[in-house]
Amino acid sequence: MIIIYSKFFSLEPEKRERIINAALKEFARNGYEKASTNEIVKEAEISKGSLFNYFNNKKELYLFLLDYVVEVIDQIYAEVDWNETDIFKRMKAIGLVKFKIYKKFPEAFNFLKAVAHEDATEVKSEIKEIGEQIIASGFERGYQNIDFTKFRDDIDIQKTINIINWTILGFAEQQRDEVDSFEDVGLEVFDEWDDYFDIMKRCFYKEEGE
Amino acid sequence: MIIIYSKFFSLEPEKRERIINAALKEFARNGYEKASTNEIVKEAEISKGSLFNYFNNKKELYLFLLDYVVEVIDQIYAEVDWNETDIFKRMKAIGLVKFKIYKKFPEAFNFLKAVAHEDATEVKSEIKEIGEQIIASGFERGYQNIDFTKFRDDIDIQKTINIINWTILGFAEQQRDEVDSFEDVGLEVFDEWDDYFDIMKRCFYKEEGE
DNA sequence: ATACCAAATGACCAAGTTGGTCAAGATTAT
DNA sequence: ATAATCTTGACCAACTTGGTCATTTGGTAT
Repeated sequence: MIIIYSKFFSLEPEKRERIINAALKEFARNGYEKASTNEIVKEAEISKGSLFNYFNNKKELYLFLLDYVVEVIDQIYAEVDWNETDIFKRMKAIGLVKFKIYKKFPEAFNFLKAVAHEDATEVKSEIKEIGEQIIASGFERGYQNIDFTKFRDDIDIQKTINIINWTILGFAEQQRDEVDSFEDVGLEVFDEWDDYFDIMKRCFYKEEGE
Repeated sequence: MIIIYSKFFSLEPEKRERIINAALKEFARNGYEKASTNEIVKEAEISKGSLFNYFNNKKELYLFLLDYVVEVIDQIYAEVDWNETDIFKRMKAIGLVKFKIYKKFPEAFNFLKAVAHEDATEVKSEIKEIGEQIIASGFERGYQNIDFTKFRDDIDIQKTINIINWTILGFAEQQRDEVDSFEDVGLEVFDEWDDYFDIMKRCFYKEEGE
């Protein structure tokens, strides 16, 4: 990929990321067809000519972004300790990783969500090979090694996991606004996560857990 | 309102709702500015001339929809029994009401969500007077008369309520796809709700509740 | 200073879409 | 048959679209 887009990758990283984020944002918000290259260059603060110098056309830019985002996410996800057996510790690790990605590419996940719903004929066939599994691999990515025996016996585990997921999702969305408001937000954001995990651990685990 | 839009309200109800739903959909998906009146008339299967006969211009149509949707939702919400003190029974009642609205105007809530994020200068000032409270009044609409003493003493009630809300929200979204797939779906959809409510009741309430 | 070159620019293009109009045709009521 | 009302879609000027390319820019080597 780097070889193909050598012109683009020899840019200063700051400029490169400005372009990536501008394009991700526009495609995420408007879908492939309605996304405007004019808007992208305006947001990225580069000229129209430059964009079409780095990428031959809109389609190429779009498919590059898809490849790139999947690669970046894969790469950072590899850092998670998949041997941790406690679901809440695992979830917190995943949350941290997602936060890292979000800080660098705020629209990456929205872009992927939009890709999953995309139906522009010009890119639909190319998208398919990526597969919905990878796209949806936010939280669903394997519960391998999770110790489910910690859960109470009188509740459905799959449904309980759904509750946990929806809670994380909902809380993350609520926090996003706050994160966006402040310039440089550190990991203190995660303190409140523990409150929610504590509640759920206390309620969903057998008494005297771990 | 009915007086102002008399031309529109003297249409056959079926046609009227077709237009409303087409417009809600287009505005919900694209926001005020990018929404296309051409798309609306195509989806509603009426002519361009008719639309601009019922409404003088795009802005008038948009503001009408906002008024109308708020009114419809208010009206149906009035049916809820606000004396019920059990939070899960209350939530189920609200869920039923929302389901009713959804069946008639599938894009109504998405439209309101889009309105809340709208920032087109042409309509922004007119929106403000509606106020975000009304817009966000999905589940947040008052926990009056709810008996919070049923909850365990060792968990934060506000956060627990958030968990309940996010669960309902997440489950509703998951179900929406299924609902859309079948032509006429009855209330059997709500059976699975009880499973989730049972889990949460068992976990969040004091033991031996009611 | 000069010559050179890659990178960046934005005016420009044809093609298409926009919100909105209105004369002409279709329907209904009298 | 006449009048009154609805509905239609071709049409409009204004604007946006993805993409091009002659020109300018800024840096480097001489």
